[in-house]
Amino acid sequence: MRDVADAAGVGVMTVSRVINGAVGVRPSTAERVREAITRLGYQLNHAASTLRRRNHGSMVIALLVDDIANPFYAALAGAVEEEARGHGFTVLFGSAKEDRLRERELVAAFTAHRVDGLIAVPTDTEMWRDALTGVAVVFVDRPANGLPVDAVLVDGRTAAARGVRHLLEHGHSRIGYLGDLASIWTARQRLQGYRDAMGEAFDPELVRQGLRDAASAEQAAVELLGSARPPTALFAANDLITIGAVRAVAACGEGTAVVGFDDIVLADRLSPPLTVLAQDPVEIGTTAARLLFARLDGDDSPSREVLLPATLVVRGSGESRPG
Amino acid sequence: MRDVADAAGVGVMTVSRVINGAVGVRPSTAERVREAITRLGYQLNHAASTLRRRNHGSMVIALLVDDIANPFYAALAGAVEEEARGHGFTVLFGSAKEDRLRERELVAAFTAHRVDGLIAVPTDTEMWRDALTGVAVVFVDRPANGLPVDAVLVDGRTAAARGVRHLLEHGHSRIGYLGDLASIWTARQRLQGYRDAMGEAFDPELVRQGLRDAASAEQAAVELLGSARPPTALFAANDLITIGAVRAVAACGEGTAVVGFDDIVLADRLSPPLTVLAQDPVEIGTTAARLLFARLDGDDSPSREVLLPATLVVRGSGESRPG
DNA sequence: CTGAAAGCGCTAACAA
DNA sequence: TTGTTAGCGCTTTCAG
Repeated sequence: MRDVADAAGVGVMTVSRVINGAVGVRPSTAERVREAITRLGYQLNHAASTLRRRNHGSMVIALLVDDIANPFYAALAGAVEEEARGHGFTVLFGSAKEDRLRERELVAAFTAHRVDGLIAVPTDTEMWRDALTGVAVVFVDRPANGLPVDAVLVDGRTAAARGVRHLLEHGHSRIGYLGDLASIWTARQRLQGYRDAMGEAFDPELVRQGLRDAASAEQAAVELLGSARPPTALFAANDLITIGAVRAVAACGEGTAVVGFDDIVLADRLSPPLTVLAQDPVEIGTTAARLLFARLDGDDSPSREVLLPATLVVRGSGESRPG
Repeated sequence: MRDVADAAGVGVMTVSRVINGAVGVRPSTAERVREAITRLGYQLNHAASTLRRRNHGSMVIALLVDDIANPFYAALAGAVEEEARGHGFTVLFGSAKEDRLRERELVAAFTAHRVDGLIAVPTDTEMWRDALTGVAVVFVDRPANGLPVDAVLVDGRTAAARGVRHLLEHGHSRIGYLGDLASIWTARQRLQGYRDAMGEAFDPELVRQGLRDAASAEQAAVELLGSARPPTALFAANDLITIGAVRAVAACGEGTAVVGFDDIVLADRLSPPLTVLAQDPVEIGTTAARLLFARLDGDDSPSREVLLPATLVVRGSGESRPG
């Protein structure tokens, strides 16, 4: 910056002003400075400007998801990036992979980098109590749990109940449930929805939890379908589990009805086409980012909770009758 | 930091040493400092330490892809993150969306943040000539084009030719080609592979390019299938295009063979199961990150180009005969 | 083993 | 409209 100032025959302050959208700099001077900048290939040092700035704002937000490789979170990340871009922010990301230590490390790294905001799928809500100083936080997919934090949630309980009822209405009474770890809030919500809908017919024998990927879901489904009194329908509580369930049904449960949570690419081209409860990751991400930037723009109203729906998309796999 | 030092009754320098993996600090002193750190909830300011450090290393790398929402890039991002984590680095990301201006802005933002390294799917190779100072760069999916930069590529030409030959071997001679923008290197490579395999039988009437999403690909495929002399097989040059092709074939091209570039989730459960040329995004990402960190660790050998294969996965849609 | 002083590149506050 | 001075929070250097 010193070099640029010398080259343009001005003081560093003038250069700084030009870089930061010059107000009160004579156009001719500004032009000279800009010329020197390009000629010398000068690049602002963001770390230094952040350091001295009043609010220490880094113009960076962080996105903490369970796993960026999951298409659901990837779509969410795309939406967040788009919103951030509109505000001139850059985005850091990290995948906690449902590992509390890893989550802690990522949050520590993000705060060390002095991100202005944080959009997170929290695992360890307790930990967050300490992380809430000086940074705006919006939770996604898990509730604030008493913390003064905005949250964007999907009504998985209602949606799951809706999906299970859909199966009941098509004559099924033995409906298997395939779910993720019970430690995950969304997983508990969806299981609760399943119980709501099953009512008296609820049978713990038909419930399999702790399924973290398609392979383990497939195995659990195969076991369920191979049992003495197999279910005539399966409810799969997320996208990965749905993939496993579809494979299992194809392998050894011909005719078994399936309803999955989360939409899947080409779900309409499977046979039978897959009936799902579709969440909208783009809407979730956009909403979360908007809440975050509202906070960064000074909104200090009490923390809000936005509840988004998941919609039943009827395609075929959930409408076959038992037998 | 001052506060921590006072609280522990030591100088700031000692605190700094403790934070940076204390060498030469008495254990008892270190313990006292650590206690003060947790008690005061102190968090290192990364911007400040970066500023004063010898190499100005920020311990951040950036990942610039076409679109993070695309599962292919999402998987790649996951692999890059994993590798970065092993080295204690955090990852910034951005999607250029095949927009040169946007790419330029993102690179400017990344360099302003003084990232130590950059993994990028470059659009505007020229622009990169200027961006190469002080930051290690690895290209993915597009060649270095004379620039002194490592690149991780997939041999799309050979793979595409292999896929098209597969169709030829199953009796097809009129094979439609559905591709992305001709401005994209991988798209040109794949088209070239198609031409290689078609040889004399190449017919420009059967080629559709510039397809940027599943919808436009579907439309192009429908047109092709509805023409006077429709193709009996389609070669779809990426995942999004394959999705469109599958839809079009289902809608109005029953029996048309399909080979797609890129694997798709549950491709094996489509009817017919989808034959594809599968790239491995995780391997691509891991390889790129390893190259980058090798550079950051001081490797200054001449720039390398790693060529990865795409493998033909035979499942059914590419083996139906014309009829 | 520990601390004091200097200064990284920039912007806030003021002075000219 | 422009320049000068101070100092952001940390690490380097060097002295104890």
